[in-house]
Amino acid sequence: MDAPVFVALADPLRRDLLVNLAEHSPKTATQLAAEYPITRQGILKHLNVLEDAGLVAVQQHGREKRYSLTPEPLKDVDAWIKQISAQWDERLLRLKAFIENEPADE
Amino acid sequence: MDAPVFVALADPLRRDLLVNLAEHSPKTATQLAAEYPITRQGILKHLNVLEDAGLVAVQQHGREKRYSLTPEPLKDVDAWIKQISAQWDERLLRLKAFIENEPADE
DNA sequence: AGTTTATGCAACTTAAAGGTTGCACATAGG
DNA sequence: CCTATGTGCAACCTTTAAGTTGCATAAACT
Repeated sequence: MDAPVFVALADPLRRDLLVNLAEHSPKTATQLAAEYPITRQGILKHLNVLEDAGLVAVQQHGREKRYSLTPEPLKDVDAWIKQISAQWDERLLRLKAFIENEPADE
Repeated sequence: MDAPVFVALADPLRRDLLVNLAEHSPKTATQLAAEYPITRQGILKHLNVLEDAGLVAVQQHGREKRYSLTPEPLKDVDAWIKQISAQWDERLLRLKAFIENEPADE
């Protein structure tokens, strides 16, 4: 399972950046820095983490770099959640069946 | 949006613990430590993070503490993903509509 | 040409995360 | 009772993450 997307989502500022970009892509690091209480370099580090996870893509436009949301990797997270949920549900069913067949004694 | 569950999922060992518990709950920290290359105390720290996120529950049994999966908080993650995806999709639709009405010039 | 304004690189500080060790305490079992 | 085994607490080490500052470079604009 692809790790970097989970790491990317762990930080609240990065999640906020994703929501922001979902609504207002594309934006430059400088524009984003103006909206947040941290410096452009700080924003840039977060954007790099997001880019490594494939959650944003960059597009050069003259001298500026515009960042846009690319939400595909979120599917990996969704798939992981579905997998573990399914595993759990199946387990519960087996447990239930077991209990119903074997009238417990403790 | 509930932060601790995102943090909990960021670590690969913690994700592995969840999968493990999905299949083999409940287990004690000592049992788990035997299956992983780290110490019981290390496992315990991860279990505490998972517990803070509401992803595992503990049940005392004599002198031992048994950890079980409680996957409900994963719904929050799922909801967050769905929300941002919906936001993005709607945005794309608006953009598409805009382009189709306004034959571009750059 | 000269001045803005945006990005790029890199060093540095601080705080937190992951993991260890050591020991104290409690309970199960001969 | 005594011993083995499981848990609890806390200090400690090391690495990484988050954020900053400073300066260099490159492209727009007048």
